[in-house]
Amino acid sequence: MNKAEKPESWDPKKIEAKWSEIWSREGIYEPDLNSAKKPYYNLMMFPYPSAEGLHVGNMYAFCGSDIYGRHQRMRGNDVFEPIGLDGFGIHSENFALKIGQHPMELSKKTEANFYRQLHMIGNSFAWDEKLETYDPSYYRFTQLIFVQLFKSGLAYRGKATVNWCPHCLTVLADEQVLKKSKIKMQKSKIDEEVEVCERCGTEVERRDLSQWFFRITNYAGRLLKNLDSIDWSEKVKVAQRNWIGKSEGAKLMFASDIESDALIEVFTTRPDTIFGVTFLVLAPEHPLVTTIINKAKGLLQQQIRNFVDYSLKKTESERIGAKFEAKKSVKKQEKEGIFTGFYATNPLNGEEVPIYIADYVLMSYGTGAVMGVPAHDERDFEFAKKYKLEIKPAIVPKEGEWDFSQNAFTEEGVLANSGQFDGLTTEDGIQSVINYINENHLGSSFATWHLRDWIISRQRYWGPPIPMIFCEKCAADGKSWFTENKTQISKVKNQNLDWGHAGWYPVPEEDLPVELPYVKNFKPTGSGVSPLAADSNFVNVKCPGCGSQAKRETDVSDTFLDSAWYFLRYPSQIQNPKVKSQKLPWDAEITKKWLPVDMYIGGAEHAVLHLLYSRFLTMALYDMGLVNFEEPFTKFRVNGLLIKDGAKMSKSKGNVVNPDDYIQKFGADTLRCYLMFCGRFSQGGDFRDTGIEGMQRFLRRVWKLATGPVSGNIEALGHSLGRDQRPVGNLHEAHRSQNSESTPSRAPSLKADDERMMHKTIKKVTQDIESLDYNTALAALMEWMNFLEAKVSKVSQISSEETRTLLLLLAPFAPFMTEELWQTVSRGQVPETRDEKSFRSIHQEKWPEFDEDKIKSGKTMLIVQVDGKMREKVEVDVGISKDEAEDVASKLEKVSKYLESGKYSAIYVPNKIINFVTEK
RNA sequence: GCCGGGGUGGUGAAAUCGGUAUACACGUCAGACUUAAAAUCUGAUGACCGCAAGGUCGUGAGGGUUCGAGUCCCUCCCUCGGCACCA
Repeated sequence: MNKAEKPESWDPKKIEAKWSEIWSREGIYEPDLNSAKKPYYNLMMFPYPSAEGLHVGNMYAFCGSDIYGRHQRMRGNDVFEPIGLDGFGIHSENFALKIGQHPMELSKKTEANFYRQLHMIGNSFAWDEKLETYDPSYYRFTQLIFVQLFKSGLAYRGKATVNWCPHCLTVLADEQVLKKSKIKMQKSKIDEEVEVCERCGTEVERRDLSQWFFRITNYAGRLLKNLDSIDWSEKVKVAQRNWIGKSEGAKLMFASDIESDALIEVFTTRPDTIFGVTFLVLAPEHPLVTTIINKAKGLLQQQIRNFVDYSLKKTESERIGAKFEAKKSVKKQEKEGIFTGFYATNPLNGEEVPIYIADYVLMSYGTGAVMGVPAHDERDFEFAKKYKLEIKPAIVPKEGEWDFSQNAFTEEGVLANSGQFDGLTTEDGIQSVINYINENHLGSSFATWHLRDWIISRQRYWGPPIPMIFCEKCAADGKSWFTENKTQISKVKNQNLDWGHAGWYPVPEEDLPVELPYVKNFKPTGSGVSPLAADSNFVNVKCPGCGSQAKRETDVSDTFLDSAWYFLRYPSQIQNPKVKSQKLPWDAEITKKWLPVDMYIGGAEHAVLHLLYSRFLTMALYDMGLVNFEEPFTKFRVNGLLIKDGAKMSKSKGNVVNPDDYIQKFGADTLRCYLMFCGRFSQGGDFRDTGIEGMQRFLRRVWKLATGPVSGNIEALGHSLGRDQRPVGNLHEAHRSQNSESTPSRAPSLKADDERMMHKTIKKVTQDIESLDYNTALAALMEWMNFLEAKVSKVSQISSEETRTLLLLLAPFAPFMTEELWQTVSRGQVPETRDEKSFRSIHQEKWPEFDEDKIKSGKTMLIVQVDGKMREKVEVDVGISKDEAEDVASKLEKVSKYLESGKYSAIYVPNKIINFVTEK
C-alpha cells in the first residue's frame, strides 16, 4: 500500500447512524421466533421511563447485558434481546404530578425520548417486539392474570393493618417499604431506623384498610426451596432467603386455667429448652386477652385492660412519635408486661407457670404467644429480671460454667434438669422433644415465615384498573363468582376461600381490558380510594352475576404486577403472525421454545421486589397449567452500581451523567467500552471523565491498526479476487480457508509468540465475557493491541488473521466500529438494498476459537526464588524437569550467591516457580 | 446482633489450585515531533535507603499455618447491602 494514501479517519457519529439503519433494515437482531434452532433469550430488566431520560446507570446495565447477548449470538445462538418500557406506576405518575402534565400525554413524550436513547446505545435489541405496560393491549393481560389469580383463590380481599405512604397517598406492599437510617451517630453507633416508601422516601404510616392481596405466602416454601437450584447471583438468593425468612421449630400446646378448653399455642425454635419455661407471654392483641379481661376480677381486670390499651397505643405512638428521639435505640425498648392472674401447664413436666401479657411479643409473628425461657433467651431474661421471675437452666454449656443470674445462655449445649432428655445435645434434644410432643399430641413441628401476602391495590390513577366488580345485591344474597361457579371451588383450597368474597365478580374476560379512562383530575385523593372513584361512568356497571346495578373496583394494581410477567409477553407479541388467538398473553409453542429466560441481568435493588414477584407469578401460572416451567429466569446476574468520581450519582449532588452528552462527544462505542472498563460488572464502577478519553485513544489505535498500510489484510481477505467476481457473503469461507493451509501468500505466517498471544487473548476474552468480567476482557485486548503495535514497529506488518480476530473479539464491545472496519476494510461494499440477501454482519460471524496447545507451546518465564523471595527470572522451555530447572536456576548469578553453602533443597512448581530453601 | 459483598499505588482497578503483588487504564514527570500549543509517539512511575549494583519494607490491624499468604485459619477494625423485640 502506498504510504501517501491516507486511511479514512474514524467518525463515530457517521458510522453509528449508518450501521443502526443497516442493521435495522437487514433485521439482523430479529431471530425467527417460530423456527429458530438455538433460541437464546437474553434479557435485561426493562426501564421505567422517567422524564429525565435514560440514566447512564441504565445504559451501563444494558450494555453489559448486550455484550453477553452479542457473544451468545456469535457463538451460534439465535439471540432474542427484546426491550420495552415499564411506564405504568407511581414513579411516572408522581413525575407527571410534579410538572403538571397528564400521564397519558407525558408518557408519549418520555416514550419517544427513551426509545431514541435506547436506539443510540448500540444494543442488539429486537425492536419489533417492543412493549409498554401502559398500552391497553398489554394491560388487558395484566388484568386477565389478575382474574386468573382470583379464580384460583390466589387473590383475595382482606382487611389488615397496612403500610400507607402519606405522600403517594396509597398503600404499599411490605416489600415496598424500606428501612432507612435517619440519624447516624458516629460515636454511639445507634442508628435510628425509620420505614420509608420505596418510591418517594417518605416515612410510612399504618392504616387499617381493606385491600386486594395475592397469596404469595402459599408459595413461601417453594420460593425458598427452588433458590437452591437456580443459577442466580448469590447476593440476591441470600436477600430472598432472608426475606422469606423461614424459621423452623415447633408449636406447643399449653393448657391453662383461663378456660377449660383454652389451649395456648406457642411457637419456639428451641423446644429443647422446654424444661426451662418459667412463664408464658401473650401479645396484647392475642385473641385470648379478651377472655382474660372478661374473666379477671376487680382491680386486676382494670389493670389488665389499662395495660392492653396502653401498649396498643404505645406501639402506634412509638412508630410515629419516636422518630426525633435520636438517642434512643429502636432495639432497646424497655419490655413491659402484666401478670394476668392465670396459669398455664407445661405439657412436658406438668409445671404451672404464670401467664403474662407483654408488648415485646408480636401478634404478627409465630402464634402471638411465647414460652418464657429466661435462662436461654435474652428477651425473656430481661423480662424475668424486671418482673422477678424464676430463671431455670435447662441447657448447660458443653464445657465450663455459666452464671445464669447474669446472662441468658443462648448457645448450644447439653440438656439438664430436663428429665428423660438429660444429657442430649441441643441438636438431639430439639428432635427428641419434637418427637415426644408429636407422639403425645402436645404439638407439632412447625415453621413460621417472615414473608407476607402481597398487597396489590393502589389508590392511584396511573395503573391498570383492578378488573373486579362488587354487587351489593349478590353480597346480601351471599352470592359471588365462586358460588356461581361451583366446579371451580373444588379446585381451590378451602383456606383460600376463607374470606368475604360475597358480592365479588371478576370482569368477564371478553370485556377486558377495563380501560383506564382519561380522568382530568388524576391526583391521588388520600381518602383511601383512587381518583377513578369520582368517575361515575367508570364506576357504575352491571353485575356479571345478577345483572343489577353494581360498582367497579376503583383501585389500580401495583406496578410490580405489570413487570412480573412482561418477559412472557415479548416472544409472543402481536407482530408475530403465528399468534392468532389472543386469549392468552402468550403463544404456547413459542413460549415453550423461548422460555424460561436464559440470561437475565438487573440491579440488586429488585432482589425482593420484582425478582420475587416474578418467581411467585410464574409458579402460580405453572400451577394453573398456563406455562410449563416454574422459574422464570434460569440464570440471573446482578450488575453493580455505577458511581461518579467516588460518589453515588444523584440529582441533588448534580453529578448525574447524561449518556447523551457522552455519545455526542465520543460516540456509543467509546462510551460502551469505557463503562465496561470502569470495574468488574458485578461490582459496579466509577465513572471519570478522564478515563473515557483513554478508551477513545484505544479505539482510535484499533482503527489505525486495522486501516493502516501495515496490516496485510486486504489481500488476505479475498480482495485480490476483485470486487466484481468475489461472491458476496463468502467472508465466512474466507475466514475458514484462512485457517487452513491456503493462506494467501502476502499474509505473513504467525510465529509461535504471535500465536500464543492471540490464542491467549481469545481464551481470556471468551472466558471473561462468560463470567461478565468485561473490564479484564478489555484489558486483555489492550495488552494484545500493545503487542501488535510493537510487532508493527518491528516487522511493519501484522497478519490479516490477527486483524480479523481482534475485530471479532472487540465486536460485542464496540459494535459500530468493528462492523465498519469489518465491512469496509476487510470486506468491501455493503449491499444497498434488502433484496440482496447477501449481507452478513460481523455480529453474525463465528466467534474465534482458541487452541490450548498454542498457548502452552514454546518458552516460559521461570520464577526463581530463594527462601520464598523472588530473585531472578529465566526463560526456559515449557515442560522442563525439576532437575533441569534446578540446574539452570542455581547457576544464575543472582541466585548462586545465596546457595554457596550448598545446603539447600528445592521446590519446583512446573513451568512457574523454583524455590530454593536454604538450611539455617 | 445475625447473614452476605468489599478494604490492594496518586486514581479506577488486576491477580485460576496458595506460586513474579500492583496487569490494563487514568494521572504525573521526562523526552521526540511542533514557531508554539493540542494531538500523537517513546520512556519512567508502590514506598524508603543508595551515585550505582543492590537492598529493606509493602495488599485495613494483630497473630497463626506454609518452602511460599492479597489468597487459608484465628482475633479485631472500617465500609456497603440484606434481615432483626422473629420467640
